[in-house]
Amino acid sequence: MGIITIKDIAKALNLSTSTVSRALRGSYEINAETKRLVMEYAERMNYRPNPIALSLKENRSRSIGVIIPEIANNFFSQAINGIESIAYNRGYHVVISQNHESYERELVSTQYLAQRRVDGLLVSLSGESNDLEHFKELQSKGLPIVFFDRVPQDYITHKVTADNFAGAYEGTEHLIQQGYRRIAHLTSPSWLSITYERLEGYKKALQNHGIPIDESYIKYCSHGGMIADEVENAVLELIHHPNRPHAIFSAGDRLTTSCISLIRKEGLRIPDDIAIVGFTNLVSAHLLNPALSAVTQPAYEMGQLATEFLIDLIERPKATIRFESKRLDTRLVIRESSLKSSKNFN
Amino acid sequence: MGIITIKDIAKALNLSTSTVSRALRGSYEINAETKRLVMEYAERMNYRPNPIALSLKENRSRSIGVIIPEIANNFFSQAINGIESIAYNRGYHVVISQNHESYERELVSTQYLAQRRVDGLLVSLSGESNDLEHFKELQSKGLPIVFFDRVPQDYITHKVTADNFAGAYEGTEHLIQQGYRRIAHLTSPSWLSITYERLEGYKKALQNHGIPIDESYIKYCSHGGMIADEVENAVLELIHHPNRPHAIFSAGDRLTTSCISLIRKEGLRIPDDIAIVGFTNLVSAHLLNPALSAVTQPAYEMGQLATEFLIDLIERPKATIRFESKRLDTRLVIRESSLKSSKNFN
DNA sequence: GTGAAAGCGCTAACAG
DNA sequence: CTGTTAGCGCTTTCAC
Repeated sequence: MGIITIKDIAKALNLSTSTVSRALRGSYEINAETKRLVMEYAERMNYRPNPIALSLKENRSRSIGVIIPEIANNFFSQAINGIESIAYNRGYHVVISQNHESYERELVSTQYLAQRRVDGLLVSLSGESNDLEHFKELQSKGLPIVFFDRVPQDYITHKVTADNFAGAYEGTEHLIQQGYRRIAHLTSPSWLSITYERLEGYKKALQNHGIPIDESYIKYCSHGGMIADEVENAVLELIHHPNRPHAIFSAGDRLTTSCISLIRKEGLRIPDDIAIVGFTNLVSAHLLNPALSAVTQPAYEMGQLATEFLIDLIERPKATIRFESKRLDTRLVIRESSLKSSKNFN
Repeated sequence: MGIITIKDIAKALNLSTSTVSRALRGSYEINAETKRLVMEYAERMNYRPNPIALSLKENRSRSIGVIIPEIANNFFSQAINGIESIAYNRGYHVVISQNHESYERELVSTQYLAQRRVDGLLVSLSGESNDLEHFKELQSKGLPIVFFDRVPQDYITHKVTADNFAGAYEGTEHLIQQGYRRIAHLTSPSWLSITYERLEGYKKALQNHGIPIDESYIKYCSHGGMIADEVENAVLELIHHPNRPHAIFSAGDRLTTSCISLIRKEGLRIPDDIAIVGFTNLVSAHLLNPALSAVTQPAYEMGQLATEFLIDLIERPKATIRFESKRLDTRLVIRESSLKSSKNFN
């Protein structure tokens, strides 16, 4: 016996499909005995409602779509676990889609999920996304969207981010306090929110400590580290800078690992020649050589919060909502890669 | 104007839905002019067929389900990219589900995906799965399933794995050639295929080099590293073993990182006190302290191959198939963590 | 060459 | 309390 439907139950019990349907959902208007009969039979035959039929009928799917740049990134995989923890508790399934930092793929994923009638979207923008029309249009048609991590500037909805400014400030200030003054910043595409906020934190820390800002110390990687050459060029430019920086504050898992890798390939030592603090959630940070100082984001909690926002939006669509932009605190973990070296270079 | 349906097109063009349907799929029996009209209008209105309606009608979804232990694992995230690369090219979407090494969650995910009418399943077993009835039942109902990485023993279908035996043999032999003789093995739950195959490779290498096998050097972590205590106990038992091993051959990303972490916490040096080779795809292996020697699997290719098998199964279901078990070669990358130390301990 | 009708599995408005 | 009917979007006989 294959997959069983309401019809099969109805036939077997000599009832109409509607009676069975009502019985299964425990409708008050069904005779207790009939109910029992239906329930028992359904149980015995291991009946499961067809979610596709339900989706078609109700125009929703009890699932939420997640569109992120890359799964193979500690921040995002942690965030996904946070997302799932809330979603499953509240009866939603999670469908994950990667954009691989491409606008095109973000667009395709978005359309696909929308057609699949996900009840809401959780988005962290690709490195290429400046046009947000596809999201705006869906939202205007009633699809709730919550952004997290990489959020758009002028877009009215809930947003969940880490406190990128404060995190970058703290990371940079730590380097300053260690005695470094020539501090570079290796970062993601300039138009991303995380880039801007971290940059501001970095600049502010320098300013507050009377260190002039040198634009040639700031390197953007417009593909967020997806293209090896790009990072390589950026890092090499820093290394061969006439006034080589003594420390680099780098953003993102991939940027940070590539950066470390290149510095070592060039035969320089960390932190003696160049110190590093990464804005990253790398799980293996403490195992790196040297152990990596890192500003980490509460990825799991960010995923959870974003999901709570989203499901609230889904479940009370009519409520007058005051959209929120939540910032969660980052945490600076100091390890060897940023400790003051004995060398005196200032 | 919201989401547009065939009905809307029919109304606008004064045609019947069936004509529109046929026109859209280019049926030969439709007047060229009508076709053009329909196509143009559909294009202009940005019509997209409702995949849910199609799924209901055709009892399939043009998507494949992937059930893996953990996304936050370099091997699996690389495999997913391989899977997606093939799937998208052949017109399938990919739905990812994690089992978090739990049989229960594997079961739930499987049911869910089956109900969602995925056209096939790509599975790497959870660390708890010894009962495979849920897969067998679905397969007997016609749902193609392909296993990869962690595959069941006696189960007739395509399977894709790395050559775990050869990889483990090579890794262990490398340690032996470096002069290590007391070599321990830290591994996953004993009933998993990967565990067995790697264990055999490890043993065979020892045997071939005349080293007796000491069962107390073999530690299974039945939760595959998901439970910190378990790994900790295993590693501590090795470290405090009356004849402390001089090298550990460890399996899996998480096991390996935990192992390194604990050895260092105990104040031992790698490789001087204990050398390490990991059977792992850790992307940051070369950045660890010390750089980690690793047996790596061709994760991307494994994902691709498994997907090709699966889609072939989906698309020619009637064909008499000779099920294959493909083994792909691993690669040993030697780095500092396994280099012969100057100390002489044998 | 085109339309009417049925059906995929389910729910709900409407009748009894 | 239960059955009939219609409809979600689409494809596909079966008629004309």
